[in-house]
Amino acid sequence: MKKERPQKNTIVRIKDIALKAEVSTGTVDRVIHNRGRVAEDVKNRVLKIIKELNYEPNLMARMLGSKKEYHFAALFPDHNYDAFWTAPKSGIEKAEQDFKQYNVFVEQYVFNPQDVDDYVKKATELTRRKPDGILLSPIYYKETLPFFEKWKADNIPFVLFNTQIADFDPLSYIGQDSYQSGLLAAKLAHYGNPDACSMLIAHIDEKISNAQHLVKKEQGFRNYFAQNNLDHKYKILNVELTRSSQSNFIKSLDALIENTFDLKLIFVTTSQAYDIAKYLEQRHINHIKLIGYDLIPPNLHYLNNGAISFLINQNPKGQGYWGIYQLAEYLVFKKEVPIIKYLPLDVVTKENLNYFLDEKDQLFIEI
Amino acid sequence: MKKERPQKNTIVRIKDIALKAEVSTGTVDRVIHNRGRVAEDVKNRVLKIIKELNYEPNLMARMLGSKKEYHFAALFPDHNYDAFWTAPKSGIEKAEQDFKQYNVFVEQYVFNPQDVDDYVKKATELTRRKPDGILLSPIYYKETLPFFEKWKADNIPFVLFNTQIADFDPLSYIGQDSYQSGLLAAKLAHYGNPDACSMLIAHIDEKISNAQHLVKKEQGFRNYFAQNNLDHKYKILNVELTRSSQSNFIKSLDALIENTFDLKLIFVTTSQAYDIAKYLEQRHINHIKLIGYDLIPPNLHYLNNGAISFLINQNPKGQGYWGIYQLAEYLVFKKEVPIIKYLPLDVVTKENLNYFLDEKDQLFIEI
DNA sequence: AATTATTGCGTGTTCGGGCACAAATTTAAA
DNA sequence: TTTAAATTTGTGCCCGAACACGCAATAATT
Repeated sequence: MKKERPQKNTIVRIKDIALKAEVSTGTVDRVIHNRGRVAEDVKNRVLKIIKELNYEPNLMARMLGSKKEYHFAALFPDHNYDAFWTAPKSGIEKAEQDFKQYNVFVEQYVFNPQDVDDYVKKATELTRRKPDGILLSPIYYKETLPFFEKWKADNIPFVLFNTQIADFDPLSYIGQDSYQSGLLAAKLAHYGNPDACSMLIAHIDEKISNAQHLVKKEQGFRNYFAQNNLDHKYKILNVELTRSSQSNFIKSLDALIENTFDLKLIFVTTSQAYDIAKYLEQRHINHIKLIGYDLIPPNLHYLNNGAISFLINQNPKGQGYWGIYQLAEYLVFKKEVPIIKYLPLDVVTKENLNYFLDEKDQLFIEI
Repeated sequence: MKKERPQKNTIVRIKDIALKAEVSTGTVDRVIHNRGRVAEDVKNRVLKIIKELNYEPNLMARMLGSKKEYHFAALFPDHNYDAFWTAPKSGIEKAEQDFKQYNVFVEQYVFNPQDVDDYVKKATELTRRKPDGILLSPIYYKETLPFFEKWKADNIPFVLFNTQIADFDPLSYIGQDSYQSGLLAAKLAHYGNPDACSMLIAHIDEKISNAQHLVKKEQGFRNYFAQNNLDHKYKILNVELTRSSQSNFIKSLDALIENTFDLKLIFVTTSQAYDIAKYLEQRHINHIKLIGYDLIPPNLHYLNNGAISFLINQNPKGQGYWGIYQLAEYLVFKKEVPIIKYLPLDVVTKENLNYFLDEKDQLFIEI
């Protein structure tokens, strides 16, 4: 003989709903999951009571019995081509680890970032596997659109990170706020150079078509000076450099430095600040300060020896982690997730670098 | 008739262990929880197999049946006396929210930070309630020691945050790295003042005996210049100010500025940078830069109008969150937790401030 | 030798929800 | 009507671990 306490304190169970609605738990279950057929009036009655009692399913119990698996796909550049991607990759893996207990699996699709075809190939492959959710860094605009369409049609949610593509509303965008980071860089540049001088914005091409990023960074940088009525005091130049030919790279820099009066600072909008640092070192120039992006090993070297003053970092590991996190929140826990999520802009110097490195498993998550 | 698949894929259950060890699940359970009586040899056999099979308990299942509740106590200053504590408080509450599903409850004990007796009173009260774990910011050294002893005797783990007290090994320390933050401040100070000048380290007393903090910050600041062979170039002064008397405060500053040649920067080691900012504003002085701590509203005001150049921030919300997190990891999930956990030192300017504010529920957690 | 402890170990129930299947009821067709 | 089919609803087991209970075997006590 079983005795049913009708309301075990404050926690509402399916059984409580069933009791109150005078149906069986099976029926309540069917209502909750929209499965099976339930008479319209019964359905409404149950629905009403669920709302009344403020029922919240017990996740432990739910996960326990059910052997449902969630398969996510992550599409991003191979870190062997660009060390930056080591961090997102490890964030993704950390998230997979954290959600393993909820039967979440993440399949990684990495591509050569310099090869559009490879990108498309990997995206196609991924799509064929019909994952439950997708996290991607869509560095190719045009090529990505058809996939967005397909995924939307298949009702597969996707989260973008690092690179934003408007339209085709993704579940969420995790990312860089490039404009703001330009502003920040300018603030640092200005702070370190109280007196009038010239500054150079250097875009060092990696052949990746993420031009939007770079443009935004430049705008931010320039607008800082404009907004603070400093544009007559500082002369801001910009240049696009390519490293395809070493000698050209050096020659361009030689010319720039030769022809620019009182150049005091170079702001590198890509993660190649180390290239400039190396050049300055070779030329024994030490009166030009450097601000760059991303905590990749060659940059760290020059940050530590003082050639680079600051690196701006937007928690790349966190971006990977968060992407998976958002998918899990949405699909596993049926929660709403923010459409856009900017991670904090970190100012990294030699003095606080330690805290941002991936020693063991440092990671910032925003909740 | 039940059929037991001996190894359901990769997941190891108690049943699998029992099967392999040729005992019942009850015995395995007893071994795992050190409860009840198990023959020595059987125990070893089971233990060995547990290790071999790399058994990890299923948390869902564990939590489901068990109605065990975890009661944590959090002891920290009342945010009405010092706005700084708003952030840790909200981090603690966020963590409570996150762990609610695991039956974790957090009781807050807040005290007047200027009143030792209140501190002791709240600590006593807390102790009487025999919580399962304690998170505290032990701002009074001497008065805390007896409690440590008591808690150790009662086998109640405690986590320190924001203020460190060595000895009596706590479960974990979450914190500020004061020395390092001094170094960082110096780097910023130096970067913004390439030319020789004087700098002032100001300790503004809040009557709280966290002198250790301040000393470490000062050491960090001074050592930066020493390590970089700059101590002949920059003159570093220090002063202890008290705001108890408004007129004295102003007079002291007047005198300092009068008597210090070429003072270009003030580093405020407490969260009262706004006091200096206000003073400088009143005196119409704008050639002295300010670096301070903590994102409290009055500081933010002066950060935004440019009077304060940088605020250093060590994720106070994250500290609260992490404290509870660590207790939960240790007590609920039986994991090992790092003895010491420094949160990243953030350099906050007007330009990246947004990301560090608590809009809705921004929070960084390290995992 | 009979009784009681003590120790060692297995069984069975519980937690809340998912889900397969069975039962009951209604509707449609013959 | 009778019977079959379709729809609606109920029952019971499962998930994995915790834990109470109880049985058996051995040891200790009278």
